Amino acid sequence: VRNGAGTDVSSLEDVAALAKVSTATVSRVLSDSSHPVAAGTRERVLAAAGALDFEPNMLARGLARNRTQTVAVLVHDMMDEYFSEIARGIEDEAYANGYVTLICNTDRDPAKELHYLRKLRAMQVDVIVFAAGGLRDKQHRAEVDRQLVRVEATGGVVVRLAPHDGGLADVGFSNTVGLRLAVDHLIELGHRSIGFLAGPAHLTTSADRLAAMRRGLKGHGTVLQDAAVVDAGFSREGGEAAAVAFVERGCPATAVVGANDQAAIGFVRGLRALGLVVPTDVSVVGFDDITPCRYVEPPLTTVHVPLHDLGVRGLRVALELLAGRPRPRPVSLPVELTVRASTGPPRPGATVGIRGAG
Amino acid sequence: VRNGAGTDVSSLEDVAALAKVSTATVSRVLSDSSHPVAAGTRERVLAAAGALDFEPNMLARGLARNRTQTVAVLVHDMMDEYFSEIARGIEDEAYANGYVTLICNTDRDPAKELHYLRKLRAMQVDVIVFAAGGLRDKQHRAEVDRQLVRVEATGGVVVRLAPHDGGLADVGFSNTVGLRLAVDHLIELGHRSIGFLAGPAHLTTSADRLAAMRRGLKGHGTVLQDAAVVDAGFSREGGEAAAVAFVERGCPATAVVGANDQAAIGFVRGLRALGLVVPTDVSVVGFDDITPCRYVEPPLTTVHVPLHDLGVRGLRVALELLAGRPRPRPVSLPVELTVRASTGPPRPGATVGIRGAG
DNA sequence: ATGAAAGCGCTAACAT
DNA sequence: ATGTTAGCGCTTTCAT
Repeated sequence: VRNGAGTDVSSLEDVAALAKVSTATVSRVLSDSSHPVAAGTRERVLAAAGALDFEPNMLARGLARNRTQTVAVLVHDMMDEYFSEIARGIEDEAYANGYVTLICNTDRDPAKELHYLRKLRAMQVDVIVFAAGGLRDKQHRAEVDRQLVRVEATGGVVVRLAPHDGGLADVGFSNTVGLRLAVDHLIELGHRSIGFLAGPAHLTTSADRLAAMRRGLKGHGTVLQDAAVVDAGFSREGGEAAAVAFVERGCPATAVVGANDQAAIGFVRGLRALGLVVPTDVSVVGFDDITPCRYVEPPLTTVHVPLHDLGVRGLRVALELLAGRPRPRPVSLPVELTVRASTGPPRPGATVGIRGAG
Repeated sequence: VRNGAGTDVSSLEDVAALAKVSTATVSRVLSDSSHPVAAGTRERVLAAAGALDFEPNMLARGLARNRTQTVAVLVHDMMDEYFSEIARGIEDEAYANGYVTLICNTDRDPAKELHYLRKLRAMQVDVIVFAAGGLRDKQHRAEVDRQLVRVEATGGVVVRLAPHDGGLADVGFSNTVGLRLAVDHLIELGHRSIGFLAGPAHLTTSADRLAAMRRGLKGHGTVLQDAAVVDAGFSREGGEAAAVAFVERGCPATAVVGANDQAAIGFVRGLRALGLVVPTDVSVVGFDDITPCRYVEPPLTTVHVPLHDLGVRGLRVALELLAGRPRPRPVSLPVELTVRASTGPPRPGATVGIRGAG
């Protein structure tokens, strides 16, 4: 094939001509089909392909085979370390299997998510993995499902790394045990009033973790005080704002657990900016154990989640499904508490409860 | 088209049948070609497409049009905040233009880079953007070029966001002015012995920044002492190790500039672990201004590089090239010094120079 | 073991 | 303004 640039780009046909065989034969050796090919012929084909630096056109192959060797990851934001680590895990496993990885940032925007879902369907991607839990909007979910049905109808496969309305993650972890670990740790340190940094209301993960937090507290005969839960939106900025709110409310707890690390990190930062010291004045524990936890000051005590592994395992089940095996039952990867320096015993004689706002 | 799952997935032909027009007409309205179509016909086609929730098969379209609406980003590691921010910029602009983004982690491994280049060629991606500078291995570069020639021969476009052997970045920034800014700042604070945390030897960026550092110092009539440059490998771990080496050498400088932020952040952490205080004992400045700089302790003084914008602008030139316009001349985005808390005047009477190893 | 040829779903001449 | 049809490059029956 000669093209505009004046450079030759070879096709199956060129290889066939050079090797003096049919395109069928070339296809058979180059796509390692099970069809028999004489050793000598195979040699010649390989040699010809090598000589031409032939690379099969995946569009053509995809069209013919209905498979594209492509996986897509949907994340809220790839700059969030939670997602970049998961995505990296997926990419590692994809690479190991000859797949290529698409990354789609949805910014939790329903329209953006839908846009990508249509696009991915159009591209015939083999697998779509949802790194995050879903949005809680009922109608949106229905539309998402409609797209997914069509993706699966064309042989695509979808895998989830977080629970979605009712459905479990294919590969996930337990928010319940994670938050129980966090609460246990704080109780053991002597804390009796524990607050929570809530995530964005429209995410299933937020609801999930809030409920898990309540259960964790209930396990110790305590309940989560409304005044002690402050919105932090899963972000650093949200966490910082939460610190202000927390102090304005008179520090209604001696310890606080964040619905995720970003919120916790921002919260610690906000607290310090306000002159409080962590953990002396208030202990803080995060959730997820994203990389920055080790580098902030003080290093954050948090619930460790095997994020990279989540991605690897997630893609692995996708590949199983593509191979035609039945969907394995959901697995839950172990989480554990990583104690660092943001938690400690409450200050002796610390005033507990609301001391009045302002 | 009826398939295994028993679900209908519609094709152009189905839409044509439903709208009672030819596939050509459907194609014309759905791919907004310039070819005229009567308003009424267009309506019917649109209605039919809508009714079937039709989404064109991009493989088929790509095969026919020789364009895939796909861009690929090559990064060393998407978990490195430097790359995730650039990649996010690219994805934003790609999304805005209806393109989809592939992410390829090379881990600076020549084999991996080549693997992806072949794969991307096979997939007929429209654009390949190199987020990082190249590897310095001559033979590897030759092979890379061979692949790129073929990519371009098929209408693909390649854009670089960092200089490569001899070639300028299409969209880049000046390491020279960045490092001059860093040095000027330290000199102004009173430092006279300034060290450097060098990047991995096999990267062009490392050599580039080291040379820029030398120029910066020379501008003040100083030279970079060999004993004051320590390898930090562009990573946090490397930076931490560098701190140990630095102290073992007797702290041969009162201030150190990192070839990148990761190294600088690790270095600060290492110093602190060794009981030194930053900036009192030694000032540290980074390069790039990745997000974590704001969150470490002390917040890092660094050379700000508009990373997200680099990605956006980079993709923009790629799109121009795809549109057939000539390659614009290289642009250099402005960098500036962001002073935070990791730099200060040298301790009065600080011993300057090598005090003996160990 | 090898080859011929009919698609895969779309686009773009080339008619009409 | 609309339709016919020949590809795009590969895979895969079906022959031989």
